[in-house]
This record gives sequence, structure tokens and C-alpha cells, in this order.
Amino acid sequence: MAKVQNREEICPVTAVQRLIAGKWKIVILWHLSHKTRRFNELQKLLPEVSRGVLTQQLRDLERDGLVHREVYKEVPPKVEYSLTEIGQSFIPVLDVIAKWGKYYINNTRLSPGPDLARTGSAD
Amino acid sequence: MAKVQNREEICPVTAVQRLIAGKWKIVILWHLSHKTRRFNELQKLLPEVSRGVLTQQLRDLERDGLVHREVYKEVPPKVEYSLTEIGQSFIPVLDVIAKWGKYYINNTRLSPGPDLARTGSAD
DNA sequence: CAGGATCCCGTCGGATACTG
DNA sequence: CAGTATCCGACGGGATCCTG
Repeated sequence: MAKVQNREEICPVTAVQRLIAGKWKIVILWHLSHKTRRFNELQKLLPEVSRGVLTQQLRDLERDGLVHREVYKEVPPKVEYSLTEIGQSFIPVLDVIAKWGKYYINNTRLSPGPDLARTGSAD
Repeated sequence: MAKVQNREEICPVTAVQRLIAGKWKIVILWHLSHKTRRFNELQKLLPEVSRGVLTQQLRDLERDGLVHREVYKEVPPKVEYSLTEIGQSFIPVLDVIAKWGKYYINNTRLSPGPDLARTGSAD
């Protein structure tokens, strides 16, 4: 029995934690789950995220195979981000997370602390 | 429009991201979802995490209402960690995450730790 | 418009030493 | 056994400037 790398030894939970480690990863995926977005659109959807960071996180997601980056060779430039197939398979997870998030918010005396982003995901 | 509580304006997804922001949060919750654990047990389950960090993340989870910390005034000391009610409501999320994590691992040439070149071998 | 490249800085995580 | 306290290095993320 060839022990195919440690692939089967990897903790799935840890793997996911690594994927969504970035501060804005989940929210980005959340937005992309609704529809394909241009870079500019994402910026407007996430005003708190600077360009550089947004780019970086998108690159991470792309590298991890969750996001597809489509570059249109035009002037002015146009780049569209969308979910890959695997990325789309993550949507149910996002749904569960969002759903539980609402539940959590409604059942906790939360301390917003640093302001939480409003990303228009309320229902 | 008295925005008394920004509770409804908070992005649930972002809220969750904050909760599980710590590097080991999800894994800790995962372990606690199986059964109540003593601090020592958690340490053995997570050899890579140092005591201080483990303590900190547990404290975060406790502060966020997901984990209950039961201290037995004995000698030697004994502390048990378990999921609160809200913490338990998070288990389905963990399940979905774990399930998707497996799917992701099996459908990606990734390298969560060691190396495993993902160049070439186009699909 | 969509970044790439830098710099800066706060935070997080890891290690160590000490305590009840 | 289960922490606490502390220091430090690494990384992440924000801002700014520059490019195709």
C-alpha cells in the first residue's frame, strides 16, 4: 500500500483553517458566491480593505484553487474574479457559516469592538 | 432610524471570521466537539501548540461564549474544557467544514505542509 | 482600471521561565 | 497539572507610491 504522501493524514479542519486564514478571505468568497465581480466592485463591497491587501488575498485564493482570475486584455484593464468549481463547492459551507453567524449574533451580547464590516449580506 | 444596535448590520460571515481567527481555534473546537477535554489532553492532541498559545486561544473561545471552562479546586489542579450551548450549535458548522476539507484535499494538489509541486500537471 | 513594490507597524504565535 | 508572565520574531495587513 503506497502511502500516498500525507494527504490522508492531513487534518481537513486544519486545511480549511489555512485556506480561510486571511482576514477577508471568507467575505471575499461570500461576495463571489453571489456573482462574478470585477476588482473594482470588490473594492466597493469591501471599503475597509486596501487595494494591496485585497489583491493579495485574491491571489491566495487563486493559488489555493478557489478563485478564478480572468484578465481581459483591454484598455482600460478589466479583471473578473469568480469561483472555481472547488470554490463553488465551498458555497454550502459559506451558507452554514453565515447562518450560524446570524444565530450567534442574535444569541450573544456581542462586543463589536473594532467595527465589523457591513457587507450587505443581511438576508 | 435609531441604529441602536448594529447587531443587524453586522456581517455574520465577518463575525464568524473573527471568532475563528486564531490559528488553532477551529481545531480546538473540533476536538471539544467530540468530548470534554482536560487541558493536558488538548496539549497531547495538539503537540504543535505551546501551552501559552493554547491557553490564550481557549480563553478567547471562552470569552466569545463558545467554550466552558470548569475548574476543579483540587490538588493537583484539574481543568476541563467543553462546548457551551452556543459552542455546540457550532458543531454542524465544524462538520460541514471538515467534510468539505476532505473533499478539498482529495481534489487538489496542495501542499499544506511539505512540498508537493502544484506546477505542471494541468487538468 | 488593476495591480506591483515598499515600508511600517501591530498583532499573533512560539519559546522560555516561573507559580499556585 | 495548569496555568501566568514575558520577550521576541515572524507574519499579516494597512498606507503610499509607482506602473502597464
